[in-house]
Amino acid sequence: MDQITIKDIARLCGVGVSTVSRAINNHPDINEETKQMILDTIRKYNYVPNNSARNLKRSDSKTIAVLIKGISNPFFADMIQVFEREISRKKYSFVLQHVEEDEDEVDVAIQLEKEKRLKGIVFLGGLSSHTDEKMKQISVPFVISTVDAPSLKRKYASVTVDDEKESFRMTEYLLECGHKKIALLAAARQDASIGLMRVKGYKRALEQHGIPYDEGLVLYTEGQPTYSMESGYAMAMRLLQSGKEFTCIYAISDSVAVGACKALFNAGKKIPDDYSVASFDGLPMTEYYEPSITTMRQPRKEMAEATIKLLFDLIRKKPVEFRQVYEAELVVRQSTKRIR
Amino acid sequence: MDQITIKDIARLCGVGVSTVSRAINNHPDINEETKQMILDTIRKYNYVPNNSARNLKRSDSKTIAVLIKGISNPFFADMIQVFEREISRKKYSFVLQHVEEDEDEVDVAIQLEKEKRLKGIVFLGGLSSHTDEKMKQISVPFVISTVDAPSLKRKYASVTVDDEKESFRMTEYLLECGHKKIALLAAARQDASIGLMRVKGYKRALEQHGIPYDEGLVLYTEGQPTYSMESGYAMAMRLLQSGKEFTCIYAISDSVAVGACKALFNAGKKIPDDYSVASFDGLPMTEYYEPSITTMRQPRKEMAEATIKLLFDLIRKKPVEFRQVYEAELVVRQSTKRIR
DNA sequence: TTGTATGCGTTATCAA
DNA sequence: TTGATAACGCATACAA
Repeated sequence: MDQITIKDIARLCGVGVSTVSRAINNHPDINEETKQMILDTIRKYNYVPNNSARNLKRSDSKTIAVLIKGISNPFFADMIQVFEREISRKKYSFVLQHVEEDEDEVDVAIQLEKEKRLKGIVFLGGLSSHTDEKMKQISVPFVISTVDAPSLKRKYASVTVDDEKESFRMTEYLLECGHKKIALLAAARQDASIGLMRVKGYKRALEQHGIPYDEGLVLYTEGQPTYSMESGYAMAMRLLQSGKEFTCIYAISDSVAVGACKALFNAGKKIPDDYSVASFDGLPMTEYYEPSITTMRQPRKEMAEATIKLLFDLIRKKPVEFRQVYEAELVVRQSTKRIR
Repeated sequence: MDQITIKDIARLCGVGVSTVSRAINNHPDINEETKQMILDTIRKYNYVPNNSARNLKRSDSKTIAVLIKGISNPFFADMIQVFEREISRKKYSFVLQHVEEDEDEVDVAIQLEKEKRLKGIVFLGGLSSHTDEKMKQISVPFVISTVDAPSLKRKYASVTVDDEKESFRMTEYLLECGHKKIALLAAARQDASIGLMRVKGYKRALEQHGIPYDEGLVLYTEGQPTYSMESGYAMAMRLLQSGKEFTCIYAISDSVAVGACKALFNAGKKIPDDYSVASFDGLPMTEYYEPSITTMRQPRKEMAEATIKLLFDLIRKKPVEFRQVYEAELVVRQSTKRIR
């Protein structure tokens, strides 16, 4: 007998399947003794209920799915823990669903919603392009966390920082330090999501401070994965080799900054004496790097908590602030200094 | 109509459900025209088959699950990609299942196996304690990847490095550099898995080189998460404050080393001039840190490939080498130097 | 408090 | 090439 089912247990216990079901699901209307007896034989025979059958039968389920594109992105690391904690605190179960690079997260959401009878969905990462028509097929509440794509603006519930504004602030800080030639190490050229927003903030700050925008100082990822140390290293190398003058590097993300720092070091440069370096996101590694890196810290844990709170408010049909924008924190550290 | 089912599609098309099923599943015995017609209405009505029902009905399924404990561990980042690629290359589908910290991965495996009719399982991380009896309940082939717990030895299919041996090699290298007082920043004191193995290798190397083992030079994580930068920082601080003499720090993992480096820097020390620092695993960050960190690189991608190959050989009942041990590579970088 | 019977949405068998 | 129909394993309404 390969698969042991609820029927087998019922037979072994000499009871009906519904009684076994009651024992499994902690129903109140069951005799305590028979319940124990059933639970014992279940343990004895290592019976494990088939989840597909349960999901199929059940109409509700109290489970929340978190869909992540780029699951090994360190940015998500501590957020996942918060999701896990907050969701189980609400007595819901938590499904972490990895979305492959070439997969459409909305398709995954639609499928998973039916399969697991989800009560709510969190989207983390990805989701830069999508059609409204598809989004409409998701029939449970969902929250977009941490992704600030302009196309999503004001349409769906979300918890983000204002990437454009915070990037503006960072650039402004660097300008106030006296830097006039700030190289920007960006994401891919065709990026339409946070990568683009951060570039925009950079440009606007330059403009507002009367610094002409110099295309030669803006580098885009070519070949390497975006937001990687590898890519930061390569871009900084290209920058150095271009002969372009600059006094500061502003990297679009922390990993990129780390890669860029290493390129500078390998070229015999000092940070911040020869060049200042700043970045965006505020991952732990920026604190432990030497020199520690000035960065724009996103309040990841608070945002994760707010995401879950927003999602549950949506589920419970409470009035909500649909689009929540958090402030990032400019963390000034050793990698930047005033010049002139 | 909330949930649209295969019956609805059948009715809409004026055909039987089995014909719709045939269209969905690319069965050969169906008229091409009716198939197209069905597919069109499916698209039109955004019908998505319910996976729970499919899983319930199907007996086979060609899917492999990878169970990960500690999904945001950077060690797994590129391995996940390899799993994804290799599994889909074999025309199997890939399920990445996150296992929560306090969850038993074997329980998860047993459940998932039934739910999704798995063909095979990969265990990544965790799995340090378990009972044979439970493992026996897993009735499909599985491979333990990257975890080298002594209790698992020679029992189950696995792909690992020999943590004890490689830790021995690293320690021996440091000894050959002239270091006699090598501080070890370890995992938790009660660790019985790779943490313990690496400590053992360290001890054996000392012994073999006639260096007395000094308990005061071995620090264990207290409070912080193991294998974290935070923990490395705290341990190095404790070490410095203890007043113990040492010339070298050997950290049990790369993150710990990074944390330790920062503690040294904050104390005004130079690396490697004042202290050498070495670590284990060979993550990308060791290459980008300044100074770059000497480490014992595990061939993660090769191991991930080997894991999948082994799993499929098991599935296809080919003769296999049950326990595959890979060599780590000593990568000497800037953080260590010869002394005396 | 318990058991029987029905159906959840599919796939697969079989007969047409 | 098609369509009824019987499972898949479980939860639950209802009867007992």
